[in-house]
Amino acid sequence: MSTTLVIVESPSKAKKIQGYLGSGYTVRASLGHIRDLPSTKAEIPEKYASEAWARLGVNVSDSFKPIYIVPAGKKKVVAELRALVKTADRVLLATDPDREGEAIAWHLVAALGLKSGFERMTFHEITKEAIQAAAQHTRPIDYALVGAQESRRIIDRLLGYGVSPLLWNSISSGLSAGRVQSAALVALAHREQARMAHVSAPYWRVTAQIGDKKPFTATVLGVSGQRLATPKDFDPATGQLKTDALVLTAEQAGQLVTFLKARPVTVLSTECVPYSTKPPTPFTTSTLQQEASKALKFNPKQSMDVAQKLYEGGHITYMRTDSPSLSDEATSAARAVAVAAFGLGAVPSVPRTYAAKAKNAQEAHEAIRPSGKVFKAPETTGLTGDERALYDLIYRRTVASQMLDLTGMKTTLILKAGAVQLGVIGRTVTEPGFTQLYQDVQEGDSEESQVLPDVPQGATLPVKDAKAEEKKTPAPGRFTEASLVRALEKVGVGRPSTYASILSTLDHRGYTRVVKRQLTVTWLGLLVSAYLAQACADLVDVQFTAHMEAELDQIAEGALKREAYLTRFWSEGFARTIAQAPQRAPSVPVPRVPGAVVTVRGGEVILALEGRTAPLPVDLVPDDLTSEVAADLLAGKVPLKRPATKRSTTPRTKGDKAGVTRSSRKKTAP
DNA sequence: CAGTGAGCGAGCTTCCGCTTGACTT
Repeated sequence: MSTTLVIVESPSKAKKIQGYLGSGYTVRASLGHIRDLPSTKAEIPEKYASEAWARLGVNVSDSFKPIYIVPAGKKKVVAELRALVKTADRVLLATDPDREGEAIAWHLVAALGLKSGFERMTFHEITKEAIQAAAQHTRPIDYALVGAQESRRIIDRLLGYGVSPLLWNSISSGLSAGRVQSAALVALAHREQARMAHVSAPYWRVTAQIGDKKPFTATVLGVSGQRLATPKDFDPATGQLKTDALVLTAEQAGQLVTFLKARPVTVLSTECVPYSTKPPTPFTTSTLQQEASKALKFNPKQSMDVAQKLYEGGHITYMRTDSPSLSDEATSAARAVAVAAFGLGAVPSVPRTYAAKAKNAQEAHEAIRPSGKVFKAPETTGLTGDERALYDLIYRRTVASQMLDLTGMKTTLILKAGAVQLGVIGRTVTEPGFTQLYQDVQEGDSEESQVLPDVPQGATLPVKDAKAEEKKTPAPGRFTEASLVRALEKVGVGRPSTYASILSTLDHRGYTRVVKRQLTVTWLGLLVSAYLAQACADLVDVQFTAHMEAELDQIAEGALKREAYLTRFWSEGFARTIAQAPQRAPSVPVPRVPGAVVTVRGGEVILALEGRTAPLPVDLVPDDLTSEVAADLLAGKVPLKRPATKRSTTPRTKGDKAGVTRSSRKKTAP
């Protein structure tokens, strides 16, 4: 009897597909990539060890030929697959339908020594029909797409292994740089610098309670035709007013309050316009991480760990995806849940469809959603704790994505009291739509959702109360782990499978710390960022990845040759940049301490001011380095006792060894 | 004479992306 070996990436998927294909097929998983460039010196095959380029794993002097090895952890699975190939008549390479999956298929061919009798099988949905059809409609491997993946791999290797040593020589041993992590680090550094450079400006906000029966709050917009200043009117770098808006003094604000309390207001104009809000899209990895962060206070790593459990338990579809699209079966299932819960009118007559917005989205998988043709209600799953909470979020989000828009009326009232103009925006809901099931978690905005009375133009309303609050323009907020993921996704940096690990790399290198769920960059992070900005400006350009992706697309289409691209990128580009890079310690100014800089000496981060130096505690947040703290440090005193910042729980990665070098660096002189 | 410790030098670190379990804490 003839057998066909089908190789997919994920074991859970293998199990399911085995059930759909039945006897005659053996379905196994590769567990992701099975070959890679040598990662450490010990992995370099002996025959290349003496080559000048061996450390890179890529022959940069001969058409960028890579050295591929089977890493120790993958030897077992390769051996098992080899054994199965011997007894199979045919091999279907059913790895994911994206660039990486195509490459894995080709690596399988090479590692398993396949000469013929292999085909590429692809599918976007795991249903019996889709799988059986896919097994019938195979195709050859797309070698151009494999070339694009290989180019991506080589670029990341050359950049990472090319630039990291500059950091060892200039700052400290064991540090790292790369296309993705350095883009993330620079984004964090820019935000931290903006925070430190921010000069907040005081301004007054004056509000009045208006109306008898259903009082509402209106805000003073202007006086005698001159607009009152709001945060947007100030230059964040100087705190100076940059427009002709009016900034009240405390006295004027008080006078305004007295003035308002003494007379009624007239309705100058009313505007009532309908508005609507669409439901959120079904979850991708990135949006799941963001919402789980807001609603459940999970960090991205926790979200992925819990989602993995749900996936393995058959409760949800695959959790590493960049596509918000739902299969037909999922769309029907979601609509059925909505109709059962809220009636026939709960869903639009035409089902909603979703497509990825990101340019480099590969859409190899569906959105993250409850599995199956019929969604199990959360209370019938038997799940508890975090798994139940995350499943519930996924369930509601998926069903909500198929429900009606929220619709209502948005009312804008403009009022006046003498020369004082006030304004208020209110909203009423006519059709709650999807919000019956799912509401985005967001803070504040309560005034925006006030219900306003129906008042005609020219009407007079009493003022119940008025008050003035002194406000300060806020500094830009720090990223959370999840909001950094969103920012990276927006510029196409990183992939669903790597978002959580990018954060752990930054943490393990000592570039960031998570403090009260906020992602703060350390002084070491600022130093590395400053060094890269001057030595390797192209690497930290936010557009770098987008440009790379455009070239990779051309390679995949056959319009650009792999070698031509790599030569331009490396031999005529980065190789020169790296050779010319200055190898000396960077230093960054301390905005809160004039004349002071933070720099590195002997691999240790130090503060220097007027010839005196002191080592900086690793957990000191840059924002907290004030003149007082600096004086204490330089006097040899331990500054204010801060609660030990708990290191975020991060996955153990191959690169975990950096923690050792950091703790040795942390040691202070006796 | 054997054991200890300071000091020195050599060797290694490092990327991104695809998957799980096998490890510790």
